[in-house]
Amino acid sequence: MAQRSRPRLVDVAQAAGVSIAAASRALSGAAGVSDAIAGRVREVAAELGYVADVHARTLAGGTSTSVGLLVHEIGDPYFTEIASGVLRVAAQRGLTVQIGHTGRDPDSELAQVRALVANRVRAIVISGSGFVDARVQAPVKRELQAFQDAGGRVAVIGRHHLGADAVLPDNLAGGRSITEHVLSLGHRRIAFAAGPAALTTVADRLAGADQALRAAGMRLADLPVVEEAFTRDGGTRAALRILDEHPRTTAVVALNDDMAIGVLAALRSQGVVVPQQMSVAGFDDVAVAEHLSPALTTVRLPMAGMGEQALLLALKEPSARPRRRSTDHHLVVRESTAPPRP
Amino acid sequence: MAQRSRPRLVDVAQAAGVSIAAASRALSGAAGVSDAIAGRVREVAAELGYVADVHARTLAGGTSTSVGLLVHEIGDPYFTEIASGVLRVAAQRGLTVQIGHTGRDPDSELAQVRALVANRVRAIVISGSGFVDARVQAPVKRELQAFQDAGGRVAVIGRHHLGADAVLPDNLAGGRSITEHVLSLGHRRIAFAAGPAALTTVADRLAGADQALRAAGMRLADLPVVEEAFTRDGGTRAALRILDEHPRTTAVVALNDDMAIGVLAALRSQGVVVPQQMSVAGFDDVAVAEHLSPALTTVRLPMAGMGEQALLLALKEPSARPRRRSTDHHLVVRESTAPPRP
DNA sequence: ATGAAAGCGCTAACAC
DNA sequence: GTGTTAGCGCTTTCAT
Repeated sequence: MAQRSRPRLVDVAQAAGVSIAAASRALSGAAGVSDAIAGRVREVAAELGYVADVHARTLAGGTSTSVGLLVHEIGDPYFTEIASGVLRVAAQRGLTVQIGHTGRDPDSELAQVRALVANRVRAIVISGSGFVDARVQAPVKRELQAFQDAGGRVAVIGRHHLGADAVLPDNLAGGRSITEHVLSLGHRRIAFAAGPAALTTVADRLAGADQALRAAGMRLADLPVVEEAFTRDGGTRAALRILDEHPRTTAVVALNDDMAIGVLAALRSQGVVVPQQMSVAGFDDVAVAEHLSPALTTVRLPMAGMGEQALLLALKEPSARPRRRSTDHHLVVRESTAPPRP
Repeated sequence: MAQRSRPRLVDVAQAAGVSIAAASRALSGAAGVSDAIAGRVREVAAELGYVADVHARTLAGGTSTSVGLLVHEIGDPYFTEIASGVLRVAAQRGLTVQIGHTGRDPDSELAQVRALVANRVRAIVISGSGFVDARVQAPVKRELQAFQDAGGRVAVIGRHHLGADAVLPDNLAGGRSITEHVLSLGHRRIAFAAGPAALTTVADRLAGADQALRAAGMRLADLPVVEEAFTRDGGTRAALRILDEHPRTTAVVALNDDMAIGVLAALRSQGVVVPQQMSVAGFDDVAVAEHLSPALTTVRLPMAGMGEQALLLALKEPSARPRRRSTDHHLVVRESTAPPRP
């Protein structure tokens, strides 16, 4: 096992019979080298299998070629699609992406941000809901501010108040749309399967729901909002509780598709037929929503596009004031919602 | 915009009134510092918001704190779950992970490997099928060999012949199991919705199918194997072709769940009722498989576990000969398969 | 236990 | 156009 180290720039320069400066310029495509030398250097480099050390290059003052992406959990299809968008843009630009889980835990998020900062990434994209309580994310905010002061760039998806460019999913209007839809079908005994109220995403979607309800002369406060984890299992537990505590419910609005999938599973296990005995709606329109049983009525958000937008924003020159890009949303009516039985 | 750069080790050392050597030792937890000094340094560092520069650290000879993960497409649930496992282990070990898309394209794969090598990652995990034709991946193999010779570690998931530690999903036996299941239901006019035959995963799963068929006195060569992209859309196209070219088919075995989802969608659009008029089986048991309409009969592979295993292998001391870890598989019978109608 | 100093491999001034 | 050289911020001998 040779443990022979990789060729360095000196090796290439020597083999090509030029100085390391010339070699460096030739390889980074900078001006100030004759085509003849540039060509030879590149040839020799390819022959030797030379690959420049990113650490040395970055340390020496070259700009960083990597960006960071933080998601709550890559297994959640919502984040998967966002990540896909980010990776696409990064690949186009020849950027490397470092990805980290935050698990919706502020401490873990802080640790991940620190790691990215230590890696001197060019930009950080943070996706996923923040917390309603601003104090919880104060340490992260401070860290991000320092990062930006030192020339780093930050873009967030779906959270506010972080002093950075933001892509804002249409949670409020989406919450209104899906609730209007359920109301228009004739439902009045509606229950919400919600994630933790501390998440801004949950708060925003519920606020939208409240708007729709008020327009119909009702109030969210009078309806059951069952709080569980913002996951498939959380949806299952929420549905079970709704069945148990509010048996006359005719429609469940889940605050994301993942929970809706859990709701569907719970209802099936309890022999409740959707949509005949219970309507179910989701939020996000993840890729599988249309393939579920029954196909899920939901609100479509352009997740992959949000990921692309966010990285694009972060790669742009910073503006004096944080930029905001709001997305649109589309109500997608499929088979899981229907009028209540008389 | 201050552009004020981040505090460096010198700043910490100065503020604590010690040499940078002492500060370095204190922060990296190395031996040779009095507890008093170590404590003070850490305190000051925290106060200043000091975070060591990974590039400088790595360049100076510290070991790299990041690992690379290559997937075909993070949006594919198969890879999503693998990635999830990798991220979990990485987080536990305090490692950063760089992720890249290869898009099942050898050139792009080579570029991604180079990027990871340039980043001096400690280990590279490559997931996803390789190509049956060894020549196609020769350049990547060479690059990986050089990386390993220089002390880097590599682990692959689901491919062979790369001279590295490997986690091998039970594709052959799984292909046999799912085919045996369909045969045992009484199906004889079976069609396969396959990905490109050039992928080893496809080849292995088909080989398993052939074994099962031969045991039943049949041969794969006599059955339709429709080749399309190894994706949801590919599944849709495959199903349409099967309906068109082999209308008497009673069961479709898709070679991964993503294709099976596409098959299900195509059949629904054509008014073919599953499983009454057509049985459908998948492979992988991705998270949503059980929530599909109808719930999918498939072969479960421990994807997240495979991701964990792979990174764990890559983080271990290298062995003289490449290690191999084979996974198990479980036939999961749900609602999408049933006996053919008489 | 502590500090001084020599690099790690590269880029970017700066000379020529 | 080409080469020389001074760092980038850190870890690690090697003295003390």
